[in-house]
Amino acid sequence: MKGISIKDIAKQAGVSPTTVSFVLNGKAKEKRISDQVSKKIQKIAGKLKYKPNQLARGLRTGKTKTIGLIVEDIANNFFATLAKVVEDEADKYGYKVLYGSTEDNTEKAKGLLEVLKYRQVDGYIITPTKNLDKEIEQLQGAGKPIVLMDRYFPQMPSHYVVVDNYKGAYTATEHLVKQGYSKIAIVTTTSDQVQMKDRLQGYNDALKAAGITTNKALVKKLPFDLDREGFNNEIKKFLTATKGLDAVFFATNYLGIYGIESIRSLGWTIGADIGVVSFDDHDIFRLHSPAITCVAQPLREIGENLVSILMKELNQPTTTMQQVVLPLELIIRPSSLHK
Amino acid sequence: MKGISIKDIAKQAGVSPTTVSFVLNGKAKEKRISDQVSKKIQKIAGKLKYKPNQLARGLRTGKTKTIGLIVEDIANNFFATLAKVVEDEADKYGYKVLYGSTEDNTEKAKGLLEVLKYRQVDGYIITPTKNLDKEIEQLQGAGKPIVLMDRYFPQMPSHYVVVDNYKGAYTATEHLVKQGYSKIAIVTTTSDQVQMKDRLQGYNDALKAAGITTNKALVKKLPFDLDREGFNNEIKKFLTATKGLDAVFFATNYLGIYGIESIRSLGWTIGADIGVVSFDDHDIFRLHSPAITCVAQPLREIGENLVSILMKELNQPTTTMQQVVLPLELIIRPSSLHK
DNA sequence: TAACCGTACTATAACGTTTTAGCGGTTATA
DNA sequence: TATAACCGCTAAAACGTTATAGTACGGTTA
Repeated sequence: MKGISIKDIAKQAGVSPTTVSFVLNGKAKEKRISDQVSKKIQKIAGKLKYKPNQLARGLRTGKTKTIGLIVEDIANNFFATLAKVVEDEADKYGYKVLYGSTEDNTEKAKGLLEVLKYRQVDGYIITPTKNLDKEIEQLQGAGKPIVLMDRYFPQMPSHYVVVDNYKGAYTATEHLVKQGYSKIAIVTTTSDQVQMKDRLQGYNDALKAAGITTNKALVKKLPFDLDREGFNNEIKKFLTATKGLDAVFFATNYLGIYGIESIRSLGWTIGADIGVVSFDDHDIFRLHSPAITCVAQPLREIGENLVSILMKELNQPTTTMQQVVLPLELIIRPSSLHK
Repeated sequence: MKGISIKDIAKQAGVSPTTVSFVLNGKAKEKRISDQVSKKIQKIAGKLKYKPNQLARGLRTGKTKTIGLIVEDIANNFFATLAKVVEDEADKYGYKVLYGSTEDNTEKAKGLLEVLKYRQVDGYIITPTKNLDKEIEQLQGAGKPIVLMDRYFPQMPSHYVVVDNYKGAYTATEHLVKQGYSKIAIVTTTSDQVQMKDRLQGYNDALKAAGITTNKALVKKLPFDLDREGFNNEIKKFLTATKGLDAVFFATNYLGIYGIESIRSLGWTIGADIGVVSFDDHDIFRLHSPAITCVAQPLREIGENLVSILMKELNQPTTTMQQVVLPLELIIRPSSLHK
């Protein structure tokens, strides 16, 4: 049940394995293999449906044509869609993807890096967790191309593709203000990672620019590791505890989803009783009644950038870090229009 | 920048690579390596953080500790969630996952099988496309364990994990009947794969059992490759063309999602004007107002079964095919209650 | 005619591991 | 006293590639 190897072809063609390797790697000209022999080898390889054993090739060349994709949660719509784009794009270059979810847990992330490392992946696309900078730096030091996504470490040089979180949050908040909402809360995560900081900053600055004084009581930070019940309870508690609240900005898509659920179970009317905007788009937001206003990430563009940067680095490593910040799109829907 | 190899350890310990290999593979006793040497090797390996090169190991043993996961669309909630479960479960056995999406396109699926094959994955979890049986049989013949999911080929023996589509559809339809709906349509796919046939059969049989005559005009089959516009247009056309329609059963989650969108754009009230049940659960169904009744698949259970069957076959191949049919759960929500 | 050159290949080593066969020495068995 | 068995370990081959160095041979140059 073994596959066809280069030796089988060599035997049938009456040449050495070396010659076969040269021909099949397109080095026939360079290595002065005659057209005759070259053609013959091609033909036999075709007939036998020869496919090089990637393990052997990887062992010899050190290149596995595999990239490691580390996301927060592959079951999450945002990351799943991204995984699809990455799969598609990588395929164009002949690369395959090994994936893993961190659950935003640094230990899990370290474990994933470790596994991918000794599986010799050529490069990484990583949604980093909190304290992963040391490990990432080490990997970079070892010459492995890494492109970060969704977030990055401001103090550490790296390639990354992110969105303009600050501007997105600013635009979303500004939109609420323009619609006449004035006591606007934000529900975000306890994470102190850059993308969440930027979103909070955008929210704050938009309020200030509108002459609205910011208020710590309107900022709710929730930990990552609650279950559905936990999120709903916390959000309900927060929303009801805050007098005069008339709008809320959810800083991630899952918070938005829990938020909607919470608001509805309170019996409030989205739009009229409380304006709602969420970060990230989602089928749910589009189909909900009323549909939910959001700042959407350009998923395909993110994926394309990630892979293209990685491929560039794989082929000719540079010293300059490629850092892409993509714009977000405010998609206005009824959830923020009925003040 | 090379990693630590068995040779490095051997050198430091003053023994041969063979001895190191024996010790590190837990064969110290069996190969009569002294405790002294054994301990020393362990210690050095630990200190150097030795991790075996999986490529080399794979080349030698023929086992890559990698499984190939072929789904219809990794961006789809159902498959993404499943991918997560598979990742989790496989990890417990030390396996990693290479994934790929077929888009339900047989040619893409064949390509994926090909790639995974020459990447020497040890086993496969596959959501098969229409004419993939030949390729799958061939792979089985080559001794590669394969577990099918979501659907299977009735005429071809194989391991599989599916849900009881017939009963699920039957229960859903029966539920609508009991709620007083009587002119019940089904929107399904043109696919003639077994899972869709079973669902249609369940729908038909439930109607017959209730003494309702079935009617071809109430069955709408849509192709897979429409875009969002296309689905919405087709569904709207169908729903409006059918006089007296009072309920509809959507046979997949994406059809359910498009269905909701279509019904709403027609201005109809879900529940009162038209009862709705969908196959598969989804956050959208839970959060929609009114929330949508559905038959939910036990995702974790499916994933666990898939991986555990695969692992069993990987360790000791049997000749008996393991075929698991899991029950579906009817989750009753307001969309089917207001006749 | 010896030195050199170009052509068309090939032998060999190496990547890091696992596995098989075996080695030199001591001890037990017939 | 010959030999079989055991002990603790190692040499070498193999997995399928690719890269380096080299070879044999005919032709050209000086």
